[in-house]
Order: sequence, then structure tokens, then C-alpha cells
Amino acid sequence: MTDVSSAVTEALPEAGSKRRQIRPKAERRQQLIDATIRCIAQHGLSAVTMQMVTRDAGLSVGIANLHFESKDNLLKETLRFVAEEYHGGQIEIMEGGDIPNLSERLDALLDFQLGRGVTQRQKMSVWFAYYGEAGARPVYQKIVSTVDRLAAQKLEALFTDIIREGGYQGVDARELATGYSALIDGLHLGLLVTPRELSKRRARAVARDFLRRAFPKHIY
Amino acid sequence: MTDVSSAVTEALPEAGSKRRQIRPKAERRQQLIDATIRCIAQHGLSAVTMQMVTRDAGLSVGIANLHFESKDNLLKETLRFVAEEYHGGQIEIMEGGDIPNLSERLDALLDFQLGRGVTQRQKMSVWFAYYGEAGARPVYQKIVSTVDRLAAQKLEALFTDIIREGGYQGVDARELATGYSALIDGLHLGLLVTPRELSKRRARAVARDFLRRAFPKHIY
DNA sequence: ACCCAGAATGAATGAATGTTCATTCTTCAT
DNA sequence: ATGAAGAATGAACATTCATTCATTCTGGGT
Repeated sequence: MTDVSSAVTEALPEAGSKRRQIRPKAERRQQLIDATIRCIAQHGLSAVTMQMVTRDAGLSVGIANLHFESKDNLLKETLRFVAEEYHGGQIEIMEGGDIPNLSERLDALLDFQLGRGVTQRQKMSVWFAYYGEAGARPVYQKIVSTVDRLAAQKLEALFTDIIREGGYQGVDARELATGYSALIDGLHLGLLVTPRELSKRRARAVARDFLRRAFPKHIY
Repeated sequence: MTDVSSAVTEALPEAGSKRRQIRPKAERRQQLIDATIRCIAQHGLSAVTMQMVTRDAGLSVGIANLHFESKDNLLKETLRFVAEEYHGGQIEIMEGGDIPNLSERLDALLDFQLGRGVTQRQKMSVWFAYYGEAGARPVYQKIVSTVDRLAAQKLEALFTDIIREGGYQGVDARELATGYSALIDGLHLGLLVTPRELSKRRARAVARDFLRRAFPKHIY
């Protein structure tokens, strides 16, 4: 499983089917979360309404409060989903059962972080929409920092292994991990806000450059 | 003038003064923009209301639509103000009339970007609140990318000078500038969302590390 | 002292939105 | 075939918010 990220891009297949369908709770929840992601990406978090989300999902307004208690909760669960998807994907790569070679694992991580799945505008929009509100909403901070901490630890561990393998001197794994994470976040931001100035290709080159400067023997 | 950023922190000095005051248009506009910044930082962009802003400014509700045509416009102008303040501060340093020494100029830039003025929670909150909406609002994208482009050029020019002075080999000024900008953005994000994990001190150390790796003769 | 341009006010308005719940419909065990 | 559990619906409700504008007030010019 290389691409962990699910496809939220597709619109609902609905056409003329007016017949009411009954589906298990978990499936409806996911439908609504997917619709929420699409709506945030298209209209911005502050413009998202329940009517908008449920219409996008092809369902009625009441169903949102049936499966999630409130709008607040739906938004919270959507953030949790996106956060776990992103960090889960990273962690899977970094734990590296699939890829024993450290150099290749680094490559795979970079591909995941700046590859197709994650840098879809949709996902990035959602990501930063919540970051924007995080300053005022401790709940969001908590969700993000929880998954973030684990990913940070795994990254530090990976860097530690690489430093040992390469015998690099005067390099602090923790500091480097912080820097690399920040760099990736910043590149995502650039891809979202100024896509004209920063292409995906160039973003990858910049990140690769950072790694090469730190671990010259492991990159290229 | 080292610290370009104005103080938005203070609450209104108003106490028991009920007397209506007439002030020039420009002053009222700034009052409202400052109040908007405080409100966004405290409640989040999506929760900001006109009543909230005008009350914070110690003025009546009608005045917002008198000086700005609409809420949308007030928000737009607030973003423009914050963007220009931040990038203006950077550019002033990078043009470097005050500081001829390149090494010191780099230091000053770093101090500005991760120093008191800019990394106040208020300013960062506003910054990322708009980034979060940028995906869905081309107006915001345009405002940011306009000021961003100029700052990017100045940074690239500064790096070019440093590369020449230091005789550094195999370093591309443009790519490095992109990386450095992204790194700073990412660190700001970390300071905002996970302040527990990332202290301001450590953020500065990480950024300094990045620069030292690129320009070893110019840092320390 | 007087006047008036226009700055400031805030109650009123209408539109939009989150949430509720009585009702309808689907499914499946019997 | 039948009934019941509960999934799904959407009209109705209460609230909140941006915007308007008739009215009040202020300060400088005469």
C-alpha cells in the first residue's frame, strides 16, 4: 500500500436515483466527512454550511445531526480524519517494514509528502483551514499535536539511524527533524497560496536539497 | 527603525468616556483594522462578527460599513495591512541601507522573522487564518502573492550577494531562498499550532542551522 | 455665536444558518 | 406476508448576523 490517501475528488455518482437508501452508520459518516473536505476546499472553512455539505453528499440536512451531534463535531471529526490520514501515511513509511534501505525510505517519505495524494489542493486546503483556526480553538490544537508528536518521533528516529549509518558529524537529529517538518509544511503552504510561484517539481527539489545538505551520502 | 510591527496588543483605553468623538477617516480605519486583528486572533476568522469588531474598537456597528463598504472589504484590507507590514519589514532589512555587512543583515532578518514583533500569536493567527481561506478566495491569494513576490526577489538578491562574497560553490540562490522562506513559514506554523513542542528559541536555532549549513562563513 | 458638512450612532430589517422532530420509508428477522 | 427497529427526510423554528438609514451629534469656519 503505497498511496494511503483516499480519493475524495469524485462527486457523488447520483443521477436520477431518488430512492431513499439505508446504509450503515460508518459509511454515512465517511460520506459526510468526504463531502466536508470537498466543501472546505471549494468554499473555505468559514463558508461551509450544513446544507452545503449534505447537499454535496447527496443526503438530507437532518442526517448530519443524526450521525454527528452537531456541525462543530462534524468539523472536528473531519480534521481528525485528515490529520490521521496524513500522519498515518508518514508513519507507515518511516517505520519502514516495507523498505529496509534507509536511503530509499527517505525517498519514499519525500514522495509521499510532496506527491500526488497529499498535495492535492483539497487536502492542503483543509489542512490549513484548520491551522488558521487553531490559534483560537484548543480542540484543533490538541487533535493536530497528538498525531504530530508521534510522527515527529518517528522522523527523529529515522534521522538518527541515517546519521549513524552515514557517520555524519555535528548533526542533531532532533533539530534536523524539526527543520525538515517545518520545511515541508512551508512548501505545502507555498503550493496552496502561490501555486504560480512554486511548482510541485520545484518544491520537491527544494526539499531534496535540504536533505542532501544534511545527508549527502544518502541522497542521489 | 528596527521593529516595524505596530502594537495591536493593547485594548482600547476607553473607560467611562461616552462622549462621541469625531476623528479623521484614516484613523478610524486603522482602529477597525487593529480591532479585526485582535478578534481574529482571539476567536478565529470564521467566528468574527461585525458587532464583535466594532465593540472591540469601542465604536458603533454602523461605522464599519461607513469606512469600509462591507465586512468582506474590512477583512480584505486587514489582510493587506498585515501582509504589507510583514513583508515591508523584511524588505527594509534586506535592502539593507542600515546594515552594510551581509552577515549582520542575515542576522537582522532572522531576528525580525522569528523575533517578538512578528511571532506574536496575534499576527501569526491572522496570517494563517487567511492562508486557510486562500484556497477558496482568489482575492486573498492575489494580495499575498503580490507582496510575497517582491520579498522573494529581495531575498534571492541577498543570497546571491552572500554566495558571491563567500565564494560558495554548488549553491543556487533561488532554490535556497525558496527553501528558507518555506522553512520560516513552517516554523511560524509550528509556533502557532504546537507551541508546546516548539519554542521560539528552538525555532531560531533551527533556522540558524539551515543558514549555517548553506553559508558556513557567514553564520557564527 | 451660529451654522452645517459629514462623522457617528444603534434600532430595525431581512436573509441565512444550525438544529429539531414528527413523519416516511427501508430492511430483515420471523 | 408482516411487523418492528431504526435510518432518512425536510419543513419549521429560533437564533444570529450583515447591512441599512433616519437621527443625533461634533467641530471648524464664518
